[in-house]
Amino acid sequence: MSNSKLYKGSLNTIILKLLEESDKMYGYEITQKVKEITKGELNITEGALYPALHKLEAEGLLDVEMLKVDNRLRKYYKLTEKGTKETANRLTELEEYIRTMQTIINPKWSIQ
Amino acid sequence: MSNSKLYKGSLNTIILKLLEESDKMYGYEITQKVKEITKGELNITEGALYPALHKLEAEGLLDVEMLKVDNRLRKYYKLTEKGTKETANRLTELEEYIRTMQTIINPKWSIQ
DNA sequence: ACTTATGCATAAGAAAATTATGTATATATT
DNA sequence: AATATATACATAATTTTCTTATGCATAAGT
Repeated sequence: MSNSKLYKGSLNTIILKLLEESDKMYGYEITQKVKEITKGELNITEGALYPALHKLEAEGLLDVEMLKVDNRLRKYYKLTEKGTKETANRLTELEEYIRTMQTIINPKWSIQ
Repeated sequence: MSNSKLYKGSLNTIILKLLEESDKMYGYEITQKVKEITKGELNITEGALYPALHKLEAEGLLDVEMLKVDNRLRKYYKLTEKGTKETANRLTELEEYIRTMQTIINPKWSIQ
């Protein structure tokens, strides 16, 4: 996750949201997906991604499944039931954050 | 700045934006203003605010003026010329960040 | 043969916050 | 009069979350 100091704290929410849509994904796939949908604006670094995935797994929000594809091991992650509920919470928080920041950026619009 | 892990990285931009509007403000005033306009949702902690102000001053983005009001010292900050230019950049970055996050949150809207 | 892409992982360091603590004056409450 | 709350600034210790660097391994392109 480079190119900006503003993304701090949102990586976990991004991961959860992508898994909510795609059912199951592996790490490298997540980096490519984010690069694609943000048209290269957001590049998640491995040093940020893998520890984040391990932490979400440790918290019981993700399940892991190893699959060998083309003689290479992929570590697929998917949301647990707890993870699905938590994803909804995190997305609500992110939406609130965005609304709050827009209030600050655009104070004229925020007055009623 | 508590209540959320998402605000990380945006404190400096918030400070700069408020100073752009209010000409000059002191630390405590900033915490109260943010609390007011976000209806209590965002509380900037002193441990985050004061080091941030000192850093912005060290970078030449803020000027300081001490004023005694009601027998209490206030440290007023205002944007330098450099600070005014940088504020515009930071706001643009924040808007881009918000757009990027909305693309991820709302993928349906992002397809063309 | 060499580079780039795919795939996972961790360690060192930096940045930016939280939490806790300290100092001091003013005002409100009991 | 004593106590709590609000105002006002500051810093130290710790935690969280990232960047940068490094390591390993296989596959595919040049």
